[in-house]
Amino acid sequence: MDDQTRMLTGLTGLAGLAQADVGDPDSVRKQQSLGQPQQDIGDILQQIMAITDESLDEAQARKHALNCHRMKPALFSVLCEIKEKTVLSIRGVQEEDPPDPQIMRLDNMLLAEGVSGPEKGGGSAAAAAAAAAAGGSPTDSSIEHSDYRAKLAQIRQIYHSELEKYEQACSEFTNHVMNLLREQSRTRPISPKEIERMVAIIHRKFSSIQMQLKQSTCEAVMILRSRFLDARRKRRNFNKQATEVLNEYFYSHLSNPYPSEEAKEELAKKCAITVSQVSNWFGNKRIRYKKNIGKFQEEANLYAVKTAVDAANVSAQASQANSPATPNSAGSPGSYSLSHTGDAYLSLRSLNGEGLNIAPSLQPQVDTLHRATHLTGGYEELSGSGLYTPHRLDANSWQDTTTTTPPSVTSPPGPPGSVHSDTSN
DNA sequence: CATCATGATTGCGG
DNA sequence: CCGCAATCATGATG
Repeated sequence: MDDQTRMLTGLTGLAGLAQADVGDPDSVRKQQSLGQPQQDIGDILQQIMAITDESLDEAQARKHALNCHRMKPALFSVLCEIKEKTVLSIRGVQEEDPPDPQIMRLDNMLLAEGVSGPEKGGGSAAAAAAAAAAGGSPTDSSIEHSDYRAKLAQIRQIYHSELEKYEQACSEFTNHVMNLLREQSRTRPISPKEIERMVAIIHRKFSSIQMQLKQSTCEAVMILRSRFLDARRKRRNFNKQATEVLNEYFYSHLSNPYPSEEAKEELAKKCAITVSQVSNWFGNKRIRYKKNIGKFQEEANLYAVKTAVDAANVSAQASQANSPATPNSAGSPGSYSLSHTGDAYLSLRSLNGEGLNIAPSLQPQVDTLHRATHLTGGYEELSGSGLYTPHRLDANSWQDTTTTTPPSVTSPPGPPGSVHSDTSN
């Protein structure tokens, strides 16, 4: 460090030579032996102090005289040698900096986050990379992504502009220092190694600044991520139509509410949500339905009626056969289903892929149709006789793991035991 | 503001 | 990897 400051202060003027020489007792001795009068250190110091009082011209003249001395080159080389030795010894102490693991970590993260990666090429690419890094699985919540992407782009822009600024400043400063040192090397001994070392020091300084920049960028990205990509924080209820579709599927496949991958994709497309969201929904629905069937009875009836009516209509239309269009002339449920028949029909059709692969979904439909015929006939009968007990209808063993569904205690108000004649039937 | 509804996450077992 | 069960965190509601 001392070396450094000396160099830098030396830059200020012509005193550099004298200063450097004084700093090195060896050189003093040599200079003395060069034929200068026998002077002690005090005298030399006196001279040096006097230099400050000299005019510029005088100083220049002295400098020139020194430069022209015939021994000057030899002297310089000796001094350089000596300095090199000391520089090397100092250098040995603070050796090369290892590839800082911290900065490696930051770099990797920024790269993974799409901040430092390929430039603005395509925001989508970077965002995709970020999403992939975030979820590990291709979970894409496309709705909030635009917001996230915008913020990320903002961060990236700031990061890059700052980085560029630093880099520019760094090279500028390096150039400046190198020029000065080169300039000085004419008047005082500076070995190339010394310059190299100075440059290294400068770069270290700047890279530590860069690390701060990277650090804070990483923090910003983390905050952004936690705020935007943590779906739990940004939970939105699905829209009415989506839950409608999902419920329809669920209750019309109540005997086996496990949609296949294709079915999930279909539902996802229909509901404008992701496949994993569909999976989540069915997972939640199954567990919650099983936990408290009573609570879902009304809903079940509702959708059973709807799908049943739809199924009836479909079958009536598909094979323009017979059966005087299932009478939805019932009470309140009937009227409800009537009002919804239209879109429910549509959704059912597209759900089945325009009725192409009816085969797998035929059975459940028959089930619901079967039930619904009873339903539409006499709705209130259900509560009494327990005709409509969706579970255990056929081989639907999906809900009898260990549950022993908490009996009528939790069921809604009404005739305590009789409302839904639980699992018993 | 308390409470319920609901989508998402986590830990576990197969 | 999938489903289940428990749990979390937020939205909606009164």
